[in-house]
Amino acid sequence: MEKIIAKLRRSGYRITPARRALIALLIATRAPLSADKIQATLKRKNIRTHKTTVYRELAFLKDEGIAGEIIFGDGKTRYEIAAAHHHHLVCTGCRAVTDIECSKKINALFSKAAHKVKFNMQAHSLEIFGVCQNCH
Amino acid sequence: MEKIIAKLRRSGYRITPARRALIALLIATRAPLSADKIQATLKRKNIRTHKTTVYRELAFLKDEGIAGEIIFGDGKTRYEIAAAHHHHLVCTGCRAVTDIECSKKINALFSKAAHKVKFNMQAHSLEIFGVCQNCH
DNA sequence: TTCGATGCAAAGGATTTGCAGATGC
DNA sequence: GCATCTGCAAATCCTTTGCATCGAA
Repeated sequence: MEKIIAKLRRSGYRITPARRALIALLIATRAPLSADKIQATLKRKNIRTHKTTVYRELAFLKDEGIAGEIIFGDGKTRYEIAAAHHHHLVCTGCRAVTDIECSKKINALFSKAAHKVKFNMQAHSLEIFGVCQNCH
Repeated sequence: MEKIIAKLRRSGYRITPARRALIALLIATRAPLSADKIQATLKRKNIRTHKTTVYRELAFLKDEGIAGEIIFGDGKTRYEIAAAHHHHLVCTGCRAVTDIECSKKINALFSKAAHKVKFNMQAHSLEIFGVCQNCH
């Protein structure tokens, strides 16, 4: 957390209450969050920010490589703290999202498959849909 | 093509010029298409349909299991003929999309990874982003 | 004739933009 | 003090809905 703050400061950006709270929230939460949910959560913590600010902040954090964008296809973009690359298990029952690591093995497999057709892989995104333990 | 038409007819649906053209287009095109692009392409073939019709038709074809939805995260939903499950190579340069097969190996790997955390995989979606041969 | 398909207008929901005012540092 | 942030309102973009009409079988 403080590391991120310091990095932003060094780059000449300002640390406003909203920015600090949003970063803290992303760090504290393990699951991807939508702009809507972020605003609601912050409000509950008595940090009132305009939704526009949330959107701008998320775009900013994404540009800075601090947050990553995740898309499930339900019409909302979600964000989470950029960390070790991982994949998502999305429960079609309760919509809960769990992370699973991206193994070197998987990574290599993708890269190889892409290379077969002369495609240079830079990134990938994998979502697995199914039923979680609770909903089973 | 005729097989699909016959199936729809059997289910009591009607085969209108728009429907026939849209299905033909999906079959002819290998890449996922957005509603916008579909309408534009049909117009070029002198088949004028309202965008609402395109959206409704795509939802219909999806429900019937004839078309599948693909989401890249650029704000538009794309559709393609439902066929053997495969993955997409998305070029960050020219935005071209190429399909690659989903191997049994990959499928098994995902399923196993999910099972490790007691998650029952039903489906998955994988997009690989990078640079295609032309843009390299 | 009948029920599915279509067009049009208007609504909806997420996200973006322009701009003036507020505020970190 | 000055560039960055913020809030607000309005605009955009994709997609959906309501409703009257049309047309395939």
